[in-house]
Formats: sequence, structure tokens, C-alpha cells
Amino acid sequence: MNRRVVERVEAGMGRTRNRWGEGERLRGEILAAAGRLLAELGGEDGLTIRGVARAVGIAPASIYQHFSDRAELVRGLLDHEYARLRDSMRAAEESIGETDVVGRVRAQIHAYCAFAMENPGHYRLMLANGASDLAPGTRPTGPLLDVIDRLTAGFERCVEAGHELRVTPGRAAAVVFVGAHGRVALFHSALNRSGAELVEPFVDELVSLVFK
Amino acid sequence: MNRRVVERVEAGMGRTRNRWGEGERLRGEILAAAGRLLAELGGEDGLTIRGVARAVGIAPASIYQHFSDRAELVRGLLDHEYARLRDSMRAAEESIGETDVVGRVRAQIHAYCAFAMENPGHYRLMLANGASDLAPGTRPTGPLLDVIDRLTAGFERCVEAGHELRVTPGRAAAVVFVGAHGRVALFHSALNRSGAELVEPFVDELVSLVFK
DNA sequence: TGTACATCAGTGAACGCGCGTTCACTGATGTAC
DNA sequence: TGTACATCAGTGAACGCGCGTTCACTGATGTAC
Repeated sequence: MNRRVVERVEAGMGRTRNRWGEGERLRGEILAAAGRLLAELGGEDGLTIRGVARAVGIAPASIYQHFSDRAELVRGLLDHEYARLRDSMRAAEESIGETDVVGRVRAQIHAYCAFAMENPGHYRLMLANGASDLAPGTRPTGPLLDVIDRLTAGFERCVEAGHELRVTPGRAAAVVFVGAHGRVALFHSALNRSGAELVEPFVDELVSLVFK
Repeated sequence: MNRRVVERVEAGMGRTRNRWGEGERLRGEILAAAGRLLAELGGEDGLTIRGVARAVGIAPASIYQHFSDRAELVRGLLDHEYARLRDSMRAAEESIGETDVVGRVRAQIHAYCAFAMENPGHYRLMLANGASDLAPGTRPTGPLLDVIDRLTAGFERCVEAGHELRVTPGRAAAVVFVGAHGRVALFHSALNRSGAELVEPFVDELVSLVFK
């Protein structure tokens, strides 16, 4: 360690300039710090350029080399988190044997709830920005509708395997997804974040209600 | 109209000082303006002391005669809106004949959804601040749990009248309330606020699912 | 091999803004004598 | 009835703060000749 690094570490900055050609690494550090802040703060407000810069240990101006403004930083964060949610739901589904079709649906919705409960700030932001873009005449799209599509496919496989539904697979997916969202949102708004253990039984109850 | 009033109106202020002993009226005007702003802005952020003062047409400092700080202003707004929601649900229930017990439950939940959809900003604020205070060992309380209690009572009357449920009245109320909340929240997060006409059928579907 | 130059990663200081809050005040209206 | 004083409703100007964004810069590392 040379003198300069020692001074930086002593000043609590713990950060050395990236090497030539590695400037893009800071982009990742910024997103990571923004993610941590979003989790701590629980909402988009208070997620400031200056706050993120402080968390990374850089000057506010440095952020503008990677994001043209605050809005683009938030958008970058959203993309990253949607990818995480998708991966987590897929992994949960694949962890259950292929013959247990109902179990696979349940696993997906549990993964969805777990993500939402572990990341209240991210989840709020995703829901505020991720709902449907509804162009007239076309099918609505959007990251959250991908989730519903995954659930619909799961319920369709249940029907094929002989489990009778009281409604169509699409409606079943909507009921379960919307109900899960409602339950998680309620968990988030409980002042003391209590009742986490009640969320899984609730969605299981929902799932059982859509079957005959 | 004397000279002073004319000047005020010309300046777009449209407001004359309240008379002796009527200072409390300003409190109401402040709450009303704050309510309008909350509806326009759709969230607690941007609901500022200065903004409310502008909307009322007074100096920011004047607000401090009625609310000790911003937090108290927000609290005042919340109380007012919870009372409105309660009244609206009661009126909806009483508008349906006493023999149509299922219709009375439906009417209440429809009123809940209507309120939430007409007042996105208020609803968000209420949900963020109205959930359960859960003291250990005691029954949770809070304005939103009053809503669930009303629904539970409604479902109990359904059972008494011979309509069989697949779950207990309390669970039925929870499922319907949570589902309705989820659906409304999704409506709010749709960028274009589309699909309003889908909300009632959705909650009706939920209600039908909890019955045998 | 040296040396001039280009490129890179990142900074420090300043800008204007809107915010919550405080404080001494103003002018109208009531009350006591 | 007049007049001194108290009370009321509300204000104007200022405070310090954190914010997003801009701009000219610094110093290290690479490249061309």
C-alpha cells in the first residue's frame, strides 16, 4: 500500500480508482450501492444521486459518467431487479419434481412473495413502474405480466395433469397473483413488519380456493 | 368590496382573512387543499407545507397556527380520509335490502374499491400508515382492520342465512379484502390507469370463490 | 529508449432551487372602564 | 360615548439544508513516433 491508499482508507473511503479500461466497473458499484440504499430506505424517495455517491465513496459528479441523470439510474436499477425476480421464480419452479404440478405453481408464487418481502423498497419501486403498458387493441405487456404468464402456464399444466379448476387458468393466475401482491403489500405496510409467517399460508389458501 | 379585497382578487389570491373567532376555519381550508393536492400528486411526496400554503392562498407560516409541523398535517389528513371511507362503506351496505346478505357484503367491498380508485393518493397514504399496530399477545388493531371486521360480520350474516362458505367468515373477509387491495393497487400502478371496469368483476369472482 | 500527446477515471467547487421552520411584525376586531 | 388595551388572524423575510446538475480541472496510464 502506498501513501495515497493509506490516506484514503484512513479517511474511510476504502476505494481506489479503477484501472484504465475498467471504468465500467464503477457502474456496477453504483447500482449495487443504490440497491442497498433502496433496501434500507424502503422507497424511491431518499434515493438521491448524492446519497448513492456517498455510499459508493465517490463524488456526486462521477455518477454522471455512467447515468445521464437520476431517472436513468432508477431505470437501471429496475432492470436489474426484474431480472433477479425472474431468475428466482424459475429456480424455485425447477427445484420441485416435474410430476408435482401444483407444487411447482406454489413454489413460484412463494418465490415471488419471498422476493417481495425481502426487498420492500425494490418491490415498491417495481410495482410503481412495472405494470402494464396497455396499447389499445394489443395484449398488455410489462414485466409483471410476465409473472402472470408464468403462473398461467403452471395452472395449465395442472389442468392437463387432471387437477380441475373452478375458473380458467388465466383467471386462476390473476387471482393468485393479485392476492399475493395484496398480502405482501399489507405485510409491508404493517408498521412492525410482523406476520411474515402468515403470507405463505395465505397464498396456499388462495391456490386451494381456485381448485375444485 | 373595498380596495384591499379588489387588490387581493386581482392578484389571484381570492381570500379574505377570517373574522374574529373564526380562525379555526382556516384549518378546514388547509385540510381540503391538502386533500386536493394529494389527489393530484398521487403520493405523500410533493405534499409540502409550502405547496399547501400556495393552494390555500396563504403564507407558509400561517399553517403553523393549526398544525405544529408537516407530520401533524399529514396525520390530520389521514383521520379525515378514514372517516370518509368508513361512512362510504356503511352507506353502501345500507343501500341494499337486508335480506340480500351476499349483496350487502359485495356492496361494501365495491364501495371500498371505488374509494380507493377515486383517491389513489389518499389510498396510498392510508395504506402506508393504516395497517396493524401489533402489540404482542393482543389482537391487532388499526383503521384497516376495522374494514376487515365489517366484512367478517357481513360474511357471518351470510352463513346465518344459509349460504355455505368454504372457509371461516374471518378468512373469507381476509381473502376478499386482501385480493381487492391487490387488484386496486395494480390498477393504480398501471401507467394509464386503465382497466377500471375490471375491478368489480374481479372482486365478485373472489367473493364467489369463498362460497361453496 | 525517450518523449509528446491522447485518453481515461474521477473530482471540487459552484449554480440555483424548493424545502421546513422561526421570528418579530401588522392590522383588524373585540373588551374594560 | 370615547379610548386604551388585549386578542386575534395572518404575514414577510430570513435561516440553514440537501438536492440535481454543470464545468473546468487533475493526475494516472496508455499509445505513436
